[in-house]
Amino acid sequence: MDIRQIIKETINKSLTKLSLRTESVLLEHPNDIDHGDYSSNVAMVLANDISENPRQLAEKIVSEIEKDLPKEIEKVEIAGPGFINFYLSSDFFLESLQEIKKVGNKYGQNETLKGKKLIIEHSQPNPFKEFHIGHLVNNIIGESLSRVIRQQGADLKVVSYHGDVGLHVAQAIWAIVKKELPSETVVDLGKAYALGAKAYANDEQAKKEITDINKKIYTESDQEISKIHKLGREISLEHFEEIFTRLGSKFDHRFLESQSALVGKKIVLDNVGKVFEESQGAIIFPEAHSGLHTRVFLTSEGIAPYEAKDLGLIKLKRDYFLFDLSINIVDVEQGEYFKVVNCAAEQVSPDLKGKLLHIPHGRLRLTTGRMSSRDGNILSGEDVLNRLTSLALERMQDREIDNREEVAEKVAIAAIKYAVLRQTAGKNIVFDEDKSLSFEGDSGPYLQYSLVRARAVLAKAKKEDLLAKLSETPVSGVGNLEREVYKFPEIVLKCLEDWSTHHMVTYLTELSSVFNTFYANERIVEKNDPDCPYRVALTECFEQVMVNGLNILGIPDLKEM
RNA sequence: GCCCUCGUAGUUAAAUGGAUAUAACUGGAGACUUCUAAUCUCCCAUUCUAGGUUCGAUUCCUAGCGAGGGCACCA
Repeated sequence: MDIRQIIKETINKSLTKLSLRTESVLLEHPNDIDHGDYSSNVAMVLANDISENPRQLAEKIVSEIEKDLPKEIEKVEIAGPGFINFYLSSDFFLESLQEIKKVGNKYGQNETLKGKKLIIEHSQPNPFKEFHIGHLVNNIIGESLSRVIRQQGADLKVVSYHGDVGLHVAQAIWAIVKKELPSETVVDLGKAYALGAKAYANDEQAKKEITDINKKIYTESDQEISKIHKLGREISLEHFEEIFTRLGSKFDHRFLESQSALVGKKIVLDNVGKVFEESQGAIIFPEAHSGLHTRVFLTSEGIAPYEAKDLGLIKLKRDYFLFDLSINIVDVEQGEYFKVVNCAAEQVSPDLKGKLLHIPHGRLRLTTGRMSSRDGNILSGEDVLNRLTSLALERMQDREIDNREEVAEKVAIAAIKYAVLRQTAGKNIVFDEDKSLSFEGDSGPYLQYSLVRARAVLAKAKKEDLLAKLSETPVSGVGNLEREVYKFPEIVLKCLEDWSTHHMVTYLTELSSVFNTFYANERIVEKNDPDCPYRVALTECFEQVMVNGLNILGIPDLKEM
């Protein structure tokens, strides 16, 4: 049984004997490991209710607990203002290590979401535009969250969404047609878009022509334009696929705006007078219907803007997979926008209530200033990856490594993923290129390096024929590493509760640090030491937890370094 | 103007209302004939301001200050 459950029941049993009870027993890991493995504040909470001294009440509770101590608990102590601290027994630690060895890759999995259908959308780069660093952030967060959701037994579909129609496409095509620019590669398309966007902003004539092209794209009424459109889309999507592969992302399905636009337009038209209203030639979702702000769902030109497309997308998703929950990873700048769209969607289909979840991610800001696709100061996702990779290569110069290119790439991906995932999802990320390139301290490469170290030890043990064994607690006693590894399944749950995997980053960093101290203080592989087989087994458990944890973060595993 | 986020060492981050606020980077002092030091050990340093709720507040409430974002045919 789960250790948290055991402790909670132990507390509840002693409360019952004292004719006390509380709705929920709170358990936490004390910050200071000297304060035990778990700590409860029940005495302090209840003391207040029955106006008794918290420490005295704690003593009563503890004396009841001590009459029937489960084998998993070594001792119970009272500390500070009335905390009850639980120290786990060596029996428990031994069993928890055996459990890790037994369950292996499945350690940390649970059934919290069993039988639930979830769909998650992330990574929304638009054809004809660059895959920029914001898409990178979105992908990293979405991918990691997908993996956590899978760990909880959900039936999950992962999908992407791409703006293959819209003004930006018209701007690019305008430049290709009018300025006779090439359109063979993603770089060509990016240049065409930049030129078209500039012309749209500064040149009235060009603006008219672009608006005209935009209509032709939607109606597919011009063969030449449709041809450029389809070809450009193909080039872009293939290119995105390469980046996703590089990042370790796979999708079950891809949605396009050209599909959602038609569906969305119909939904809007079908609901005029009910959900939507006509106003100045456009169709709007008025402020009064949401309490938020008015938004245009169909332009006076009859074109479906983002609002209608997103409405259509929700229907497409539901037709594709009848979800219990639809999760959308979006830029924090669109947070307010999506509140309005969700509200409209729920008014169109009331059964969607509570089934649409938008998780905003922070904006990645360069220390040099704001990033935009319209001015020159863009940093593409590939630029970042390539620069990180070449720096990793530099750092590896003095080492003897096979396939160094491949390792450098994995180290680079670990560095950026760690930087993005380390903070609470939703907070802006300050991206200092130099620091992210430094690989110092808390970082993805630090995690990878710790794992590589553990494997080097295990390889040596194997070579010397020293087999792992977990039959009894070592004479030297239980250390901090045992007190850390068993927490992994709790962390997985916590990530789901908060829809954020930064807890895993914090945990793996702490775990690695504890392992590195263990590594520095103890000689793990030592022939004549009776504890050696145990330490080898413990190292194997560390390896297993790191592998499972890095997998959740989507940080690549280095088999050798 | 209205609405939404956010404000933690010099810097970047962590902390279901709990104990002496946790790490990393920077700065200072140490540790490699060893399972390769991308490591480890020690030191210095932090909750925007003013009230309130609470046994207890970085966390909740109110006001202020500061940063970012959103608010009709762009995405």
